Amino acid sequence: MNPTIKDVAQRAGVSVGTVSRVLAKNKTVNEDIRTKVEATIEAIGYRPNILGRSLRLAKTDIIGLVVPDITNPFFAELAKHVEMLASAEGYSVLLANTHDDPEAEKQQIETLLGRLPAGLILVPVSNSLVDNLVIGTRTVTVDRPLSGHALVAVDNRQGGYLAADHLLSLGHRRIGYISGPGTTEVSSERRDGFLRRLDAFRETHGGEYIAPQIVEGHFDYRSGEELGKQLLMQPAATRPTAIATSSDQQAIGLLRAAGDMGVRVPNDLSIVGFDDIPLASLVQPRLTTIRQPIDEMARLALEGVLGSHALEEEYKLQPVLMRRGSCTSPSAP
Amino acid sequence: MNPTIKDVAQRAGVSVGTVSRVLAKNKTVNEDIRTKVEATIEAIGYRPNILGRSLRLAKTDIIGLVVPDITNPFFAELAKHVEMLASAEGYSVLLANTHDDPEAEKQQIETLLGRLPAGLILVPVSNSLVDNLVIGTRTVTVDRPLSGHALVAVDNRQGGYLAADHLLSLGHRRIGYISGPGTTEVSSERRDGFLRRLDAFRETHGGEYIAPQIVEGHFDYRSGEELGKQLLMQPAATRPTAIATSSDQQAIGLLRAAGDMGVRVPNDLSIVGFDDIPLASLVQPRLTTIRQPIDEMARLALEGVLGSHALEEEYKLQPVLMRRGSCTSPSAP
DNA sequence: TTGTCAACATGAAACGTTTCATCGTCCGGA
DNA sequence: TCCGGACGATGAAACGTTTCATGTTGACAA
Repeated sequence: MNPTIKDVAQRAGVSVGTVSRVLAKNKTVNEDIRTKVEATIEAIGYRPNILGRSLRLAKTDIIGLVVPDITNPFFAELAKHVEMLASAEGYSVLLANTHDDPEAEKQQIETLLGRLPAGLILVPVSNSLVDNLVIGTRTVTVDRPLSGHALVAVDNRQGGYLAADHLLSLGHRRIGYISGPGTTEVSSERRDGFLRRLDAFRETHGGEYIAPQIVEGHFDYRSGEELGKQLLMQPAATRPTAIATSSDQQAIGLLRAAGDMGVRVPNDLSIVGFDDIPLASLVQPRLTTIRQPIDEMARLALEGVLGSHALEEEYKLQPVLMRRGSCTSPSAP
Repeated sequence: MNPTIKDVAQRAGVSVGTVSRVLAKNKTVNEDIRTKVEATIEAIGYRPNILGRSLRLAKTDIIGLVVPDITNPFFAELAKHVEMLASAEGYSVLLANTHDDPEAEKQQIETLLGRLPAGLILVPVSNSLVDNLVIGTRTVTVDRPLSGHALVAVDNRQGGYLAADHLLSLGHRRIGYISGPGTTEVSSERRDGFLRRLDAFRETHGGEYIAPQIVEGHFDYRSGEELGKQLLMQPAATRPTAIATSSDQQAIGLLRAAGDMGVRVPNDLSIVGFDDIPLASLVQPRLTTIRQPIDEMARLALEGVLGSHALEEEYKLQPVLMRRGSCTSPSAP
């Protein structure tokens, strides 16, 4: 087996406690002894056993990351940033998928907590069963709130607001909105922000106002495609000239539906997405979308989990509108 | 702190060894005692401490998963399947990204091994510095080979072959190929298979044969877009009527380049991808591609890592051609 | 009654750390 | 010369398991 701290102590002619203090680096230890110990460590290639240390300290240097589905580009991006930052600090990331199933989430989190992680970064499912895990483990939720826990998220209302504002300012009046699942706070916030801007418009331009057409589904490609078809299969006179979505995946699905139905983007239809996943700037046309600063979110979440200061209630970040090719002014009727 | 096995023992009036045997489930232990112990476990809500157990057994129930970039849909898909299967067996997955940097890979794997994982699933980088880790940890590589380790991968040659065969049978003669980085075995195998089919065609139809135009770059979207532009900015007379790529990401980048340049797919240009990532069937038009059975690959890799039988040298899986909308016969000149 | 054996529980050691109370040594001051 | 302290090393305990050699019990045969 690998050499242990005992071997080092014996070989260097000191006690294990001393070796441990050398490793801890910061304490009072005689210079001669320190160098001798360091030399023997080098000589026999000693590597501390993390398990022993973790047992003693009753905590590990592992961070749990729980997401609905790592296949979702948004969460993949989050995972990448979390992992990069964590490994730079000497932490490792334990990954778990919940598939948006509260039961699975509970299960996953329970086994995760059994491993005594240094902290937990969690994207909770819609109606999570998990609310009592504050105790003992520093936890930060990302993107979606969970009562009693710190939340790192973009200001979704503001995001929806920006989308509506952009479409209105381009001159669109017949507007559609593809919402996420009504049960999630994220969805309703985005939609609320969107509608708030529209309401404000009605106040000032009552005459021109046309109530938006709203449909609702999941955040994924498929849902965007189906709901898109639903919105687009109207006669051109009533069909929206612009549709905003609550995720880029929906927007890309919508793009595909439009393509299938011969509706040209952006000439016949403007589209605004949400998230700014990498793919958004690669589809054809490039997607105008509301960007979430994921790198920043990952940084804040990790800082919250590892930092020593008390956790804030909420870290709200500002979304920003990315103008690309999928929006233009509506063509004259 | 949480109750320990000692608390259980004390409360149930037995020794810790007995409790341990009850937990191990399989051994000889008196029925009355077993039920009493189980009752007290239930009563005080005892959960075994994984750290203690791991230290004693000198191994954990963690599986290391090392990929170049979790943001790549192919690896995300792999991670999802690995994680699902692993957690069903009671294992957890530790995620690490290498960003295709040999140094980072070495670093990541070293810290991972320090955690004494039950096994390691590795997608090695191009010229990996890691070749001595067979010792001690069961390791399976996926997608790309690493000398001395078991490999789970699709038959890349066959994949390239299928792509070429499909394009030829549609009637294409002026064919382009976007290869992955020449340094990777995966790339060269796919290209070899592709060219082998073309050579076979030359044998039989010498007169019609036109040498393929081959360009080479990374596997990502951006590369596909750039190389695509390069191939397409020729006069229509010499420009390929069909292009095969070595990844779906390249193909999607190519799709975008074609769109930008007014080249219609599939009318003016047929495209074949490789991998069949979820997105492939959502772009416009849907991508004809060579499918890798990722779920199967994840299953085999995990089985190899956790199974007790000796590891095979190689597990080769068969790719399959997915016919979708991005290919058709070339239009008359 | 005694001896043997099976069945099963027990206690202690071991895994590799960290930490804390203790102890030795050395130096300066009285 | 002796004492008090400072400095720093030591040894042992503790973290929560598993396992193994040992011990205890009871039943049954002789």
